[in-house]
Amino acid sequence: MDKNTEKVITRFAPSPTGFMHVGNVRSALYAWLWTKKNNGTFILRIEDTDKEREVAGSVEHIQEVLNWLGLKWDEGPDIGGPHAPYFQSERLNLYKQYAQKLIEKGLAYADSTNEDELDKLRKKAEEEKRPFLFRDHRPENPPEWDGTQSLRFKVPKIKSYSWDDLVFGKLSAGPEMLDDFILIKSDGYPTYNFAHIVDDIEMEITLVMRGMEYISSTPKYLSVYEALELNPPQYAYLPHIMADGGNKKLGKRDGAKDILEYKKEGYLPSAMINFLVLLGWNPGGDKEVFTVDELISIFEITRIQKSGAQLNNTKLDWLNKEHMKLLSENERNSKIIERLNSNSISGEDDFLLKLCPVIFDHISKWGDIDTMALAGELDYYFNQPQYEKSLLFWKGKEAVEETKKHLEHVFEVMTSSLEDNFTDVEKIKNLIFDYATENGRGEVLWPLRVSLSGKDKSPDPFTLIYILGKNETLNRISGALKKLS
RNA sequence: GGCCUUAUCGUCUAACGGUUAGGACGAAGCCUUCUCAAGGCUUAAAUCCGGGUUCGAUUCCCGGUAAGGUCACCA
Repeated sequence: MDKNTEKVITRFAPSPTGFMHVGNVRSALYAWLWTKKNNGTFILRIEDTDKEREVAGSVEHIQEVLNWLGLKWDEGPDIGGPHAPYFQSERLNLYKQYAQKLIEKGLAYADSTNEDELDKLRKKAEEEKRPFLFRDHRPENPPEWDGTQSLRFKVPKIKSYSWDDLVFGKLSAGPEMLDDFILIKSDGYPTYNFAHIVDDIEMEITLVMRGMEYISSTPKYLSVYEALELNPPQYAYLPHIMADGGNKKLGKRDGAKDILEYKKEGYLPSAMINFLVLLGWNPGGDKEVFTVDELISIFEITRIQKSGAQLNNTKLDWLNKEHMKLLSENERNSKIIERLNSNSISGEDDFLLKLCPVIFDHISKWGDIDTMALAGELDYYFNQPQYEKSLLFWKGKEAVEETKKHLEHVFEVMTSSLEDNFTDVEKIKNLIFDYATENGRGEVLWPLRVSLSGKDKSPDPFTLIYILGKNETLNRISGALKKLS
């Protein structure tokens, strides 16, 4: 079939190691975007051929990550599909069939070299400063493969390979990367090198997107396709993502965060996607904030970057705030209230709703509410603030009588001219602002604000009065006056 | 060490041979302002080095340098 008109089928093929970092997810995202754009099929396949590294619960973990971000798969372990099963451990017969084909062609042989012998050979090669290649040690009369030994590929032709990559263009690797690698391990499971080829063929994958660390081993794969007399899929290799402030490929050891950590910290999935897609790709132009739908329509593989990108958490925070601004007021409020509740902060609905916009202004992700709560920065909304008398004085000047006079004035005005259930911030401002301007805004507004919040930093007094309500405001002003007398 | 890949402000990046090298995050400053946050404006900040090719290279070629990857019965 013509490569340009055939249906796009891509896959995300993680191994169940219990960890999904930014790099993994970005690969999935790029493949998903491309597939969606082309109305193709996105397959989730679990590469569980290494039972030693397998971590219980990681399949659920992988699915949770994908679901959180909205990267829906069209075929996969939970929903099945025409290419089932989607666990490699359930496809062992398939690998055996393909292995059999290679054996019949004389391109695979049994190998029972044990680990110690291999180590010895490797060490010797290292001493002689040359790469270790098993093909230099091919046994002359290998036994028939009975499934208890490992099965090795017999490289038919030692040569250089070059191929076209959708991101890097022409790529090549030398013959020293070609070796008699293991197809099937002695435990009966295939290696990644073999299993992914069989699966990509059987699942009719048209495009493989994966990290660029696979460049070096691509000649191995190409030689297997050749041996099988089949065409490889298209490749799009992706540059690495480096840790914030570092320049090493992101890995668990470098403190790479699991994606679910971002979920816990309260980042928006749309922001996460926006952030990840921009890490190594851009549409040209100045726009940087995109919805997922926009990304699906403008995503182009040709604009993927060749060089690696460093993670930048500050930019993620900014982007997240931009996406938060895209939310409706109702969505924001319910998210904030939900987060307050999870911090054991609750109150009357009306009260919390008045508080929400103020909190919104001060956070760039929902998790910032945890930080604020933990630091006690929200306490004064719910309880009488505790503070030193000296904090009431504007710029530290101990003007007791003046300060008292101003607070008494505000108290007076509010008592006489503000109805109990006012709903308008402007109204409060009108009552106080002119007086403050005449008598020095700092001299009036500062002590007023401190009497309400007990803090040197807080939202403006008008907003505080609005949130606290008339009674509580008067209450707190009296408290301040008591300190001053 | 062999092989492979990459290289524009601190960071993410734009500029498919001709631009005062553009934008964003961050930083600094100013405005607004009682403080914080938000907002507005402004500034500083980059083509790794050396050779070619060309009337002209960020851009093409070669060589250095630096960084990264890879050389498993891991993926």
